Amino acid sequence: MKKAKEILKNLKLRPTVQRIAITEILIKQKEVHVTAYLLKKMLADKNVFISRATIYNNLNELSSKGFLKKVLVKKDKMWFDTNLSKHHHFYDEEEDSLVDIAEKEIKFSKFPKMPKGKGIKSVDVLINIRKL
Amino acid sequence: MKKAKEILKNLKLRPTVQRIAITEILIKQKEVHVTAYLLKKMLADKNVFISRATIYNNLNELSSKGFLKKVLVKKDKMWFDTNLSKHHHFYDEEEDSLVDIAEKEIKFSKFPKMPKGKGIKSVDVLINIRKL
DNA sequence: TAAGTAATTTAGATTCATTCTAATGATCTA
DNA sequence: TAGATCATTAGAATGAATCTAAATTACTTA
Repeated sequence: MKKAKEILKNLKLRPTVQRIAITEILIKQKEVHVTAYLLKKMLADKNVFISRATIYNNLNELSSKGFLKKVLVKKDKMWFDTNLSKHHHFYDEEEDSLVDIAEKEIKFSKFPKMPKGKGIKSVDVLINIRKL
Repeated sequence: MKKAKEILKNLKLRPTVQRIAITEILIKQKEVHVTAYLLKKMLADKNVFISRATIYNNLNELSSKGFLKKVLVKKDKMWFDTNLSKHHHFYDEEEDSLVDIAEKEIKFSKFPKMPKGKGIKSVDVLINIRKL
């Protein structure tokens, strides 16, 4: 497992105290799905207090540098996902929780023609689930 | 084509002036994608001025009664779609425009196992597109 | 190691879509 | 037509996300 500092160096981001703390939380587990609020809370639980703006700045920066992926499942808030490989999601609205689906778990046998002059940027499959 | 009043009657919604105006705009074309803001503007262009709250109330009401479908493609605003059949979407961020994809245009040859105790509520495929 | 400069963090203000409030007005039922 | 219920409204409130501008920190180079 890469160390936070090393990751930041590779991303050409200065390893500030705040960035290291954020990155450490994100690499602790294999798959992490956080919202800005959740991340702030996780940090606060470890007695690390980082301002809202910094949380957002860094989540956005880490996303644009390709270390996180933005996942939109509900209008209310943006999720950030540490799983960088192409993949899809289950979203459980009752539990407000997100679960990854590996890309190879979904295959298309039929796929629509693109509108004229347009190409694919990305394909997101969202499977909304609920208690049986 | 059904008349607005008739539709509202079927949905058990009182045919107020505002609801009729909104419904009429929505049934004029086969496929309509609107945001609250867009709808308000379309009405204003016809010299029909309806308050923001009423626009939202009705879009939400028509959605919960199954006459519209909410489509979330970007965090900034909710879209409402008059295409009620199950279907998917192309979203062109550069043009901020939405295009329907008939359900039969997409078929899965592999589909993931549900998490334990969960069932499918809906499946949304969003194909983000861009200029070639 | 010090100094300058460029990036980062921050609290608080701001924005924007959406919802809420509670007062007024319209529609319905008997 | 009366009373009850439902709808509409302006404006306030909410909440996620961004912006601002001042203070701090990290980097570079001498």
